[in-house]
Amino acid sequence: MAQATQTISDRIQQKLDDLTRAERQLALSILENYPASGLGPLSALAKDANVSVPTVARMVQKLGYKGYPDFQSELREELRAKAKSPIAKHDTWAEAAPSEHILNRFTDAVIDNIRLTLGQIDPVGFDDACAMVADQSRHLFIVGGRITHTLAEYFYMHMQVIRPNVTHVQSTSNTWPHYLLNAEEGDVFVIFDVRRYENNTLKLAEMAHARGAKIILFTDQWRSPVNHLAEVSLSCRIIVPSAWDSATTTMLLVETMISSVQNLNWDETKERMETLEDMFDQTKLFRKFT
Amino acid sequence: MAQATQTISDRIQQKLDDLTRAERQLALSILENYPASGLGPLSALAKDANVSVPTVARMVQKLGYKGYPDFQSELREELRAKAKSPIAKHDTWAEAAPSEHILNRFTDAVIDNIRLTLGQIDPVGFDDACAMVADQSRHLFIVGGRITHTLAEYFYMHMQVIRPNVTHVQSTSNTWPHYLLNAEEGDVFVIFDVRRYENNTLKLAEMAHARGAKIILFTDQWRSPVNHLAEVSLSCRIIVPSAWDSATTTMLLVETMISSVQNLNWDETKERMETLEDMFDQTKLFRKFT
DNA sequence: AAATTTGTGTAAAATTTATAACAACGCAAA
DNA sequence: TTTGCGTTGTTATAAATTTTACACAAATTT
Repeated sequence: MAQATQTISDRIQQKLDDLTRAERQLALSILENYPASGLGPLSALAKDANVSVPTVARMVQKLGYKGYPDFQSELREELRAKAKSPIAKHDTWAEAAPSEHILNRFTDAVIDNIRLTLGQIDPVGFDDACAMVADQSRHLFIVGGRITHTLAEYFYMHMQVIRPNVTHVQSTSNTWPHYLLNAEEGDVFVIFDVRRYENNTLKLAEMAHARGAKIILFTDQWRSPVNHLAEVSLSCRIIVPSAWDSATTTMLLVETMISSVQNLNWDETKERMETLEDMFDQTKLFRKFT
Repeated sequence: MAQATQTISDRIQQKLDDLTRAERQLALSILENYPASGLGPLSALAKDANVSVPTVARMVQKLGYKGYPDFQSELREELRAKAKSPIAKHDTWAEAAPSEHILNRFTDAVIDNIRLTLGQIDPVGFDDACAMVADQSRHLFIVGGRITHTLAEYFYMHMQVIRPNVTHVQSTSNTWPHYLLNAEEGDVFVIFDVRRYENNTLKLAEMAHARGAKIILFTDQWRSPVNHLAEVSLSCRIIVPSAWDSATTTMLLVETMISSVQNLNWDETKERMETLEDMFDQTKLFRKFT
């Protein structure tokens, strides 16, 4: 077989399915910061992965090495080869693919989007938005459009667990005016609107604004017209080498907001989350953290 | 703390003049294939440089390390830092916020997730998956679970435009067995399953597999049990500083696949998209984009 | 040229590290 | 519920590695 072309990382990946739970946990820990962690003492590796010392010894033997020192020796050999190879540039994300592969080009673009988006974000505005969303005395409406309704729903799904009084509204639906009847002054609308901006969404925003509700807007770099009505606008760069726009950066901000809001009313949410943890335990696929 | 910006390699070169003959001989040997040789046992290093064992021990102490293990540990730490690509080295993404702000912490974690996910991906498998999804002679089923159904829907929405014969199935729904009646050998199932893995999804996958369908799986780093039935498995790291898991990396891969599939049958899609544009223009749902 | 300092290697001690044997635990099937 | 198998962790043993102590050689100084 082509031993030379296969890295130890590949080998671990390949055998991942044959490993037991603890061994897989260890394997993933090794891959986490490869190859540094594998070059340390066995005991440190075991501690890092939260497994026992013999588990490490057993796994490396399962992978086909005579023992841990043998494993380390091969790891060093690989490092030597990598350092010597003329193309030691790791400026690609998917190292196994050429830099012009769509995986690398797309990821490059997304990272760029993230950097530019985060670079111009106003943390104070963001925190304000989170505080508003976390405020349980305000009813929370979440509004998505034709494309963005998946993001809206993702956000809604989490908010539903974190706090009460949340409503998901699809601006494309013709039932949304009904929801507005319930909106009161001080309520919060989280609105998603990216190009091409939807008339329905704008109308909805105008009416919500007229009723004295606060608007938090997730939009793109060109900014939806809703922008003018919004308390806080979060504009994300969405350009990728594709016929479509990217929602990844927006997703990042959404998830960050979820995390932040979760922390803000942790006391209330704690109980609900613990129930969720119990459900994890029931699957027995994961290890309990002590 | 004052993190030393200089590498150990720099440190050795800097002190090169203060070293004795044997020590210099050793130092140069270390630099010869750095850092691999320094990560092996002390005795091997000594033999390599043709110096005695204590010379090594003495030199590392002269360099300011407590002992050889300490030296190695720093070497590994350096390797860890180096592994993170230059782009990922940002300590603050939102420059206006402190590094411990959730915006920066969360983004850091997501970038790490992306880096590790892409680093382990098999481009050939990915391309195969794209080709299967693009193949219009196969019916395409898209399956999402309780949490992942938003991702599934996002994917579905785009596929619907790109090609015919696409069906969105929610594994949590009790109507999915009906869909399977239409599944034929060679059809393609794109399945989303992240922890905690859903029994419904697994059963669906088993039945689809039994009918001779190909399965493409989006899962997490621990891999859903569906993994064993899948033609191609794409496992994404989902760990973030939050009570929830992150779907951002998965979103990235989904969008990359959309882009790739789009390219593969651009000729057919072009027409469909133009038709869609016309329809939207007529409904005046969107604002004119100037 | 003798003495002293400095550098280097050999050998033994001490510590760390890896492996092997064993016991407990959890899970699955009967 | 019980039985049995596979997995995991604890303890003990063996091996290796690193450190220390010491002696010799070389270079420098007096």
